[in-house]
Amino acid sequence: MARRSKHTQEQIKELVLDAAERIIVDEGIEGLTVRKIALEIGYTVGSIYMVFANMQELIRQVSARSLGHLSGRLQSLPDAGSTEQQILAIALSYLDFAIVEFNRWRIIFCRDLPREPLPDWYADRIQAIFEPIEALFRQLSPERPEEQIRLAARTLWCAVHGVCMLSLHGGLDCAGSEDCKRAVRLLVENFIEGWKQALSVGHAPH
Amino acid sequence: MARRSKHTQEQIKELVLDAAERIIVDEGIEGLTVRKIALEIGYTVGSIYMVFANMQELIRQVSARSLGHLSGRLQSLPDAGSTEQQILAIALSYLDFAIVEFNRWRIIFCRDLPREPLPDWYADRIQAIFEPIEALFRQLSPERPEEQIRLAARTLWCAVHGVCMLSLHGGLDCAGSEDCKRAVRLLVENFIEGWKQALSVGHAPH
DNA sequence: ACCTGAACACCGTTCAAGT
DNA sequence: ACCTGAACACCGTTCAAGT
Repeated sequence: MARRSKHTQEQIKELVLDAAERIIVDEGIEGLTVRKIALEIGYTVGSIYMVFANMQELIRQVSARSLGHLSGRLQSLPDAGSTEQQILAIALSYLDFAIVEFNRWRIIFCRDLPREPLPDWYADRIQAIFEPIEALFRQLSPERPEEQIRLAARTLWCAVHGVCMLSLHGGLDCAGSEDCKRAVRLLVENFIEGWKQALSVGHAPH
Repeated sequence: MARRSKHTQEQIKELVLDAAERIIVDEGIEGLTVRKIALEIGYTVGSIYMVFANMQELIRQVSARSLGHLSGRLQSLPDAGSTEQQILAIALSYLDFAIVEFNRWRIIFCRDLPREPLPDWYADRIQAIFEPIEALFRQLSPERPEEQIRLAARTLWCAVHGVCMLSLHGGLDCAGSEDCKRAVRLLVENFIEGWKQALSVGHAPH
């Protein structure tokens, strides 16, 4: 076990984050306590408050790591196939992350008091996930105003998130991940079809 | 303040639920504690455990009330207009509930350990909300197999839920409830348009 | 300067003791 | 039989005291 002055503040920070991440992944956010982290890294609770202002900030840092995992996975997709297929691939990849990395995925959007907004640096990182989807929507219909493209990309992404969320929480009462995939596929295909249709008919959605 | 034996068990149950509901609506689920309820109704914590097994069950009962409010609101919609308009009206009404009754809406889907399923009687009540939407989808395309209709209705509902959730949590970074409404409208219109389109082209979504 | 560990103000839950 | 309230095992957070 670690002894005093054996680590720099920065190293302790890393130890704490590693331990916290492990606990969250293995036991879920509900299983995370300061005392458990302290025990795991061989320091006492006080030391943790030397490097983190509070539990909320600590969790936010672990969330940022999860967000990194998610971003990486979404960006490493092969951009083969039609624009529609690429959007679908991102959505299915998002669902896969939510299933395989369930406890990591769950903490990404969590906050303490839901009314108080996420910190800017963190909100920006979430927004960054939208960008590839926005780009694909732009590719899908370059003549549409930027504002509509933005709204469409974000709306679809929120919708996919909702299907993942309620699916995993049993709201869809689906019999496994296959049903969830079918739901995501149906959502993306219908939404894009409708989006293209509204375009060809020549009226913008009001 | 209440004195001993002044109330039946059933009356105490009602007092507890009323107080808990008030606290949740005013302060959010985070502000709810047994001690606060006890203080409010003039009994001690022990009395609350006479009528409820634990906090989780108590919250579930308040959630059931919220679910009742939501169901009532969704069912009291005038069934005027086209099938498409009726589906949209339900979605917008759902969003309105999420905004106006934010703290009530939030607790409906909450659970302690997210892996353990909701009790059957409660899950059934949630499922019941799907039914009107399923009926409208059936009306929209009576020739489609029941299984597809079920999936479509549930998928769209989860998607609407996702837009509401991330909107209210700032994920859409929208500038108010008007943007949320636009997102829900866009989602529902595009999804239905795509759904009808896939039908007319004559291929079922895979 | 770094780190400890006891203390503080909270939780939910239980249960012997009173009426 | 109903209800109390002290006790228990936890939380996150702080900070005087040690090295």
